[in-house]
Amino acid sequence: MPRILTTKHGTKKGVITKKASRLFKEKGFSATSMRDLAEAIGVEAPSLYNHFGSKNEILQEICFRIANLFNTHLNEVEMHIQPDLAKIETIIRFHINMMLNEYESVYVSDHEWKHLPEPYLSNFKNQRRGYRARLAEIIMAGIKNKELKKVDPYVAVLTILSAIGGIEIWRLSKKNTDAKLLEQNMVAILIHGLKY
Amino acid sequence: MPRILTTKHGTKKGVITKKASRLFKEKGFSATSMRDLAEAIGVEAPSLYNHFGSKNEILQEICFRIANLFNTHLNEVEMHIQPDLAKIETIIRFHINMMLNEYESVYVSDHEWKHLPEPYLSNFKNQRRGYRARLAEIIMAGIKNKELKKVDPYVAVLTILSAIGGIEIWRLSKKNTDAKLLEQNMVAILIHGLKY
DNA sequence: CCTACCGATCGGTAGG
DNA sequence: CCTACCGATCGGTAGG
Repeated sequence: MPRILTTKHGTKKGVITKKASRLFKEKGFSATSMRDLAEAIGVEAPSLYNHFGSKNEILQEICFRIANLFNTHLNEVEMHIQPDLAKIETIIRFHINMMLNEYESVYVSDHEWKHLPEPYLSNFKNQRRGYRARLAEIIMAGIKNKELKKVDPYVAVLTILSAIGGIEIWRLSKKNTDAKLLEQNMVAILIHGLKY
Repeated sequence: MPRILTTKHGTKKGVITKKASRLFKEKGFSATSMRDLAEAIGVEAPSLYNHFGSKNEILQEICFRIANLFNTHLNEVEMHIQPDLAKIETIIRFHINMMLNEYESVYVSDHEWKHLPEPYLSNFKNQRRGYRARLAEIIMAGIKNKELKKVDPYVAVLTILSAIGGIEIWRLSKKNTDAKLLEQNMVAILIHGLKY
């Protein structure tokens, strides 16, 4: 049974990547040592090498797992026939929910990918560029339809992705801003900002 | 005798912080060694300690200089009597232009501040929280005036700041998206997204 | 899973 | 500004 996209947190690899996501997000990839990670899990550092060949390999698993989730979702959106504005809204809501449900991994994928070694770095950047180009295509189509106002599609993609990428999950409890309210408000601002 | 040392462009400290901003942005603070920085400047690593007491001190200079520029600008905006929507637009344009003109330093201030040592870390976080609270105040006032649509002010601040913070300056030349177009389009999306 | 350990590199200091 | 150098810590390996 193929399980490529999901990491089961029950497996040892899953435990490691989950702890690594938290540490990489909090301290950054470079400032997190394998000893830090081992201590957080409760083993000695060399034991980690029974599950991953290197520190970089852990980062790869995190970044490409998240990239695959986004790509898979976009495939589904493109398959389903619907107005372009509805596609954009679906994508925006998916991104927001990824931030809410997989915060640490998405954060690492967004901020620490530059530490990937070649050839994974180029692969990741290509996937990222491709993903954004596909979003820009949808926005261009929406502009032609007059569903969206005339803006540079690249600027629109950048605005959407970075606005959502800046969500700081830890503030939710502090400010009593609950998840649904955040989603509703951010969708409102972005969709109203874009629509004709 | 090195002629670069005292040019009109700035002091040696200025040369160091500028090179450090580029390296910290490209490789991250932790992955940049004092030897990397020294080599980029053309000196040996120990020479840097004639100008800064530690690697962290260089990060402090970058982060607090940027924080001061934003705080100073916000003071001016608050002083000047004008509609709340106009205040927000002025602030948005200032943030965009900071990204365009001081990209590397702003990027470092946005992404690498977590590596500041105490007590500077707490100081920085307090300034940041205070700055955002003041933006939220303006937005709340604008909502009361019916200049802005009713959204959670904190979500609005987050959306504005992270959208702008995600600007990737290097794409401008690649995509032939010039600076004025980017500014105009991003302001359009955000202001239309917010206004009543 | 562990202990023992390696070479490389780090931030920083001494001294001139 | 430099050379010489230090103790700490790093990612990773050997071997059981």
